[in-house]
Amino acid sequence: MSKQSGRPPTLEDVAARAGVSRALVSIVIRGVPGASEATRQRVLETAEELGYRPDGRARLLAAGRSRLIGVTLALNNPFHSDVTEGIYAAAEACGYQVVLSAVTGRRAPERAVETLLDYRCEAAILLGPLVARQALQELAQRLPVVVVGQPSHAPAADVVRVSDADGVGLAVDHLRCLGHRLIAHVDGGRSAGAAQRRAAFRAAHRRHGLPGQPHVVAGGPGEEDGATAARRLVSDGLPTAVLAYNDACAVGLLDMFVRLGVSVPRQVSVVGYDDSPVGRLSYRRLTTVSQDGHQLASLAVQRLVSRLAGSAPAERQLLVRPALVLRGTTAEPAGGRP
Amino acid sequence: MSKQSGRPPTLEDVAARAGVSRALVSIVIRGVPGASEATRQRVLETAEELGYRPDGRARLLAAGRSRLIGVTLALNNPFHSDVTEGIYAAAEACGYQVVLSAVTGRRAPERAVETLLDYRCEAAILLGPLVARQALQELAQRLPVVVVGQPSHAPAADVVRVSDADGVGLAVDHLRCLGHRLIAHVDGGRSAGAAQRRAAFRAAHRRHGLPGQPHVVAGGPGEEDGATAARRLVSDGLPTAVLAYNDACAVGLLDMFVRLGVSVPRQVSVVGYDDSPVGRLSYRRLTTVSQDGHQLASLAVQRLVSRLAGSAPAERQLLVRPALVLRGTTAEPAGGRP
DNA sequence: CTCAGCAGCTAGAGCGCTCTAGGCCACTCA
DNA sequence: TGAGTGGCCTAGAGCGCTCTAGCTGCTGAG
Repeated sequence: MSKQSGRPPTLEDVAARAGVSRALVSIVIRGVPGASEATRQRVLETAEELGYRPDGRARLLAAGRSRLIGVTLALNNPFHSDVTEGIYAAAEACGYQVVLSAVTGRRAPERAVETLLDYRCEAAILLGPLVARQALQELAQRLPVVVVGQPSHAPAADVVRVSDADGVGLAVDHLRCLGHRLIAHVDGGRSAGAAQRRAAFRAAHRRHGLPGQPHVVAGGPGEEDGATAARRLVSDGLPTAVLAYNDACAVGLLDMFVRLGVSVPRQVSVVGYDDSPVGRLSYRRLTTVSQDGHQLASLAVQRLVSRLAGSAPAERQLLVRPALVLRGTTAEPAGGRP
Repeated sequence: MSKQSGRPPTLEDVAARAGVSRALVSIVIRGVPGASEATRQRVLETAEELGYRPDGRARLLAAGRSRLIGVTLALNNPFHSDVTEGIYAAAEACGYQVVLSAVTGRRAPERAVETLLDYRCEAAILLGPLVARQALQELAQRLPVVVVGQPSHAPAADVVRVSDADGVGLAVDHLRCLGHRLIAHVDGGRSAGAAQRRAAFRAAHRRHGLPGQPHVVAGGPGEEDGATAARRLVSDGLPTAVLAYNDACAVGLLDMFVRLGVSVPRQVSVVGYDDSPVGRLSYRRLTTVSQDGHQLASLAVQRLVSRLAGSAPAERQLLVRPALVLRGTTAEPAGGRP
């Protein structure tokens, strides 16, 4: 790759130097049939020599399609990172490029989506906080949209997510198996999927015929929320097990329990949700429900690609079965199995 | 914004409907002078009516420049998230767009940089793990590059970062003021900037005339590394204060100390570096050295813009003074001030 | 010998924009 | 009266690609 003095080399430059037409270079670069092996070699060598890289913009513009999949995500969210990594891999395997658009405190989801539209993405995957129902529906009517990891409120959008009923069910079954009967749920408040998990918890509670009303404690999506819930649980009387909305929340619970002198899992078992890195640390070893981000990503991309090809199923929702990852924060309740 | 049946509307469509030329619509949309107020209004209304959005790609292609700033970053890194948020704001204020390219376990920095090149970014900000020295130098010769938050090994690249000497100095001064004399540093191993902070710690140790050799413990950039170091410190004998490589590492120390029954700050004071959200949690209240991500971002963007304008200073390194954020993990040593 | 068939190549028309050069029409001023 | 001025607008040539249509020259069948 030799350094160019001026602007980057174009197809034209390569064509001139190799003594062929622009079109032929294009054919070679794209790797489509229509050139002899000899010419192909020669063109490729010339391109290499000039340090040629196709101009994405021009390419997309000319091709009339962008082969671009847009992704909105919250930075600094382990689950999103995981899914995004999977999207990169899956998209590239299908010949698509990925363009990221971050949602932050100062950058609303609407703004993030607009950026994707400006790039003329052919399809979008939404991970982060969602735009309003109406806007989402409009977006989904323009291009194929998959919402990952949370239910969507727009009928035109696809959804790929882990079944909360299954995930929560798995966790509660596990705790019941160990002998727990006093199980509390620290919920996610108004976070994505929190309502579903809450409902799933109530259903599991009923299904197992546990005593009393399902014990749902106000929580939230962050460590702080978990910590607050832990304080409340300790002062109001501990259950024997707690199922948290997500891993961050569970970690907050865990860390606060430690500080309050509550022993996990001896006095109380804790189960998280997400299988994120913070829970995997050696000194936490959080038992958790795993959502396979790579699998979700790959399914989302597949779904988009088939929508673009017009061959997608009518069913919009794709539910994936989660797995329970058993680690060190669950055990039989203190008094042994009743 | 009315829904289009087919492809998105173009300048041409707006022009036809408004009864003016394409060029004039372009003028209005770009907001440059050259149209009467009346026409401007009419065109704007028509554009709105059709739901017109300029095609970024075509725009950039035609303009001959992209007004694009590329950013490579590690997802799920609080410092990077913070800086990225700042970059969005600063870039948009200067009329630049931002394109993100993630570096992940499966996506090497080289790949991330290539993507930026394909987008024909005019300049790049590198946050994540860096490409090799040679590649970085080549990149920086092609376009203005700013490395944020860590020293770069390529003479052609700009660097914007917090002065490690100042940051570490601030932390050690604070501990000395409280009366600490046995201060250890849990380092970052081979992480970005770790060597600088290590050296700064040794220098501060010398400057304060502290007894013995500077006590540097092998650490790393994550919680796990901090936790491991904590175990070692406890078994080898505690200092009265520890300065960690970064907040994640400090949090690992903190959480392991709690689990080992070591009281912070009563038995040992802990200082972090980065001021990331995990340290701000109410039950940790980590004293830390703050790198103002937004400020770094804004300086980086400014530097790029002036490089592009050909008016940048010859000095490539821009050192920012950090601040010490006093919270709850530092106090006088157990025996009081000696 | 003719002619279809085909591999290998090229010309040229876009894709949706920007931007330069220039046209047209008051209006002003010598 | 006519040249000059300035505001508003348009034509048209790209930007770097892709892609269709068509043009070669070489086979091999009829």
